[in-house]
Amino acid sequence: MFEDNADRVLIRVAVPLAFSRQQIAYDYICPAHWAPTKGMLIEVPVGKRTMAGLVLDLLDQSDVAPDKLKAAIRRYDLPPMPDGVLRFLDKMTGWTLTAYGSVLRALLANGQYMDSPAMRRLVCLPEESQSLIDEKLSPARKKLIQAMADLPPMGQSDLARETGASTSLIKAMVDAGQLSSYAVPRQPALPKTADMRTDQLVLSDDQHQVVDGISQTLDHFQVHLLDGVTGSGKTETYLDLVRRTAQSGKQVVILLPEIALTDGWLKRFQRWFGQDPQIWHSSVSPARRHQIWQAALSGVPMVVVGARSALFLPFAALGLIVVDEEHDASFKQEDGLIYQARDMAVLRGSVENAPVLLASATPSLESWVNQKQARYSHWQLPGRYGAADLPDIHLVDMRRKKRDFAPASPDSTSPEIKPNKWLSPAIQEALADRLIRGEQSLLYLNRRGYAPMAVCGDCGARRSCVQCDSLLVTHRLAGKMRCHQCGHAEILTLDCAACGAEDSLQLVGPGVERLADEVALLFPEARLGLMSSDILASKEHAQRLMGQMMAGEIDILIGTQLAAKGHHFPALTFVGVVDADIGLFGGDFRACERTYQMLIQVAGRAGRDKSKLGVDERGKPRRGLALIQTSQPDHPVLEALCQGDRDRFLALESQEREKAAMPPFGKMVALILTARDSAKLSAVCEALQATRPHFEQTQIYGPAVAPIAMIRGRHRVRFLIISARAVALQQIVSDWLAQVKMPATVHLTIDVDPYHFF
DNA sequence: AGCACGCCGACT
DNA sequence: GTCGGCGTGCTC
Repeated sequence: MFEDNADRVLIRVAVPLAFSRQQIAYDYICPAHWAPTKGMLIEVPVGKRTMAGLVLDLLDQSDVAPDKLKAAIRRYDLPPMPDGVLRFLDKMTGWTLTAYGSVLRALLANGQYMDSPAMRRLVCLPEESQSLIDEKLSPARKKLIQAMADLPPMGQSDLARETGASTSLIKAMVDAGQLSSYAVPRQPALPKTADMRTDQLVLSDDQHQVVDGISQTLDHFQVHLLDGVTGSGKTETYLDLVRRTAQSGKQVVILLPEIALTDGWLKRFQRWFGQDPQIWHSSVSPARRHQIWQAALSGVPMVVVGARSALFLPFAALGLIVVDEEHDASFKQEDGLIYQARDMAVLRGSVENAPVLLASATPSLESWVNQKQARYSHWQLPGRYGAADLPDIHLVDMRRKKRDFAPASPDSTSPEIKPNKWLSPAIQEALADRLIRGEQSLLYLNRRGYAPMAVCGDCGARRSCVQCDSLLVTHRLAGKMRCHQCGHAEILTLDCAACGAEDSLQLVGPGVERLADEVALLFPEARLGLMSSDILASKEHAQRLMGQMMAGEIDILIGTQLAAKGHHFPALTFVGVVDADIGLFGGDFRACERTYQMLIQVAGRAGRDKSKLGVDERGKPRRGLALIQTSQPDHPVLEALCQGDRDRFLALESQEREKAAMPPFGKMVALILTARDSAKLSAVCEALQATRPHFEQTQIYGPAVAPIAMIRGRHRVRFLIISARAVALQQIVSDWLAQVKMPATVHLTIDVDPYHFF
């Protein structure tokens, strides 16, 4: 067909478009002298646009009609994507059941880093400038040459500003050879890992033992769980392994939860190694990211630290992956590409044959079970603070105490808020005690805003979102009522939208804002800090609050979440968990685990610093205190926590999961279908029902109307598929879906190993 | 995902 | 009469 075009070849190219789970590539023709190979990056036309594509194959012939075949536009001057990256692409696509093009898009970063990094031309004096002075030159030119004698090379416009010469004169002199110019990258070069300082990092014997053990296996894939409380030196331990790997000429990537990539972490790296790592982050300049991306693909030895997205860098010589705070739920990406970065890190390690290090003080149940079943090796760093140094943890039984408080029924919204409402006398007493002693307290309540519900006292209608089925949360500080589902916000009003009654809405239940009001009423003299994910949108805010906490400028910190992991609050001696029931008994099987992680992270923070706190009246070292308000004081999880017995908790909880065949003992896939048109949605559900597969050890639940049945004006329905661990669940699901054709108006999201169940 | 084509309501 | 709403289909 192309016999008269012997210099052209057919190639199959994957394009970063997310439109199909099936078709992953298009065919193109390209000049033979490009010598296309698998993995080569080229630019291709797709419809009206052009984009970066990935050569998957060389073809002898194509099924596509010849007149439809388009020519590739150009090849990028880059090394081909390494095999490890291609395998990662395949495996991740298969695991997450997302379109190949979606994962490819993450990997190609919209093609924005493919061309050569922008260069800057610097102007300087030529070697023979001395002899030029004697030549016949205009006064302006001689003046410029003299002025440049004391100046470093610089860009044309900078030079013009410094010397008063015009840019046209400079340009003319460069053209005439009277000045030299050369190109430099716009960013300073990446530091060479070979120059990492090695003398600063001094390890303890325990740390040495772990480093020695793990470094036996640094040349192949193996997952290591590095387990140790805050302060046990986990970071230093893995950093030493990072250094060894980097200095051997390999690349290293360290994944951290966004919130943990603080100045503190970077300063530690800088202190030990005398240089900075490559930071991969949305706030890093595009020019620098460009440089890092290309260096990764070129196999330049480097240490990259970043959030989830750093996992998609095209490393050609990956030697080690570290996931710090591996239990952190923020590694689960929920929007756009849905994946669990910790699991994908393990996947990437396996296809690159590189070791993976998971570090945490509160390991995820998944990692814990993998370690128990010897899939992961387990390294424990004894803490400077043993179990005996954990705070005293006590439960406050809210059932008996209930009558001491106002009932949890609708209450007045008038400005006077009755104190003694959400906080038990025990917590109040503890707070008062810390205030007297000048120590700090933390109150934890995982509910943003002022009140989670607004009910009309006249007609009983609850204020809910116009485009979702969820309740509007009152945010008094912002003067808004917000839908936490879709972000829809209305001006705060107490008039009922349903019956029109004025000032009739009653606010039910506490959020952190309301809790802060109560604390302010109880302790008007206390300095309060409010740490809520919606108030603290920016990392800077969170860090400022942490700074105030460290400096002792806050007496009582009230928060929905624990920002700034790894901070030591020397004067923090009391933690109150306002409602442990919220986390424990939802429909979410991971809720217990999150409660345990939060409590241990918080507990590890209370009364840690013995030097400052000294001893109590009886000469005993003062211990921190944690009080947990619950209506389920017999719950084994809470019992295990009270005993400060982390391992027993993990054992109990994994038994529970195994009994219930829940992850990590079972596999789970959620299908979420949404559509504006409910009839179309039902039609798809019926088609899915009709083709529903039947396999051993596999159950399909649904279609259920999702608990929040409508979001942003779209109807939602969900299927949940649960199977035993050994079942090839992804295969079953993709075979099933292949039988049902989706109308364009029905949107399907597949969440493998879902974390959210609303 | 974009982008165009195409078929029905309110307007310069 | 048209402008423009978004449902539908296509991209080598």
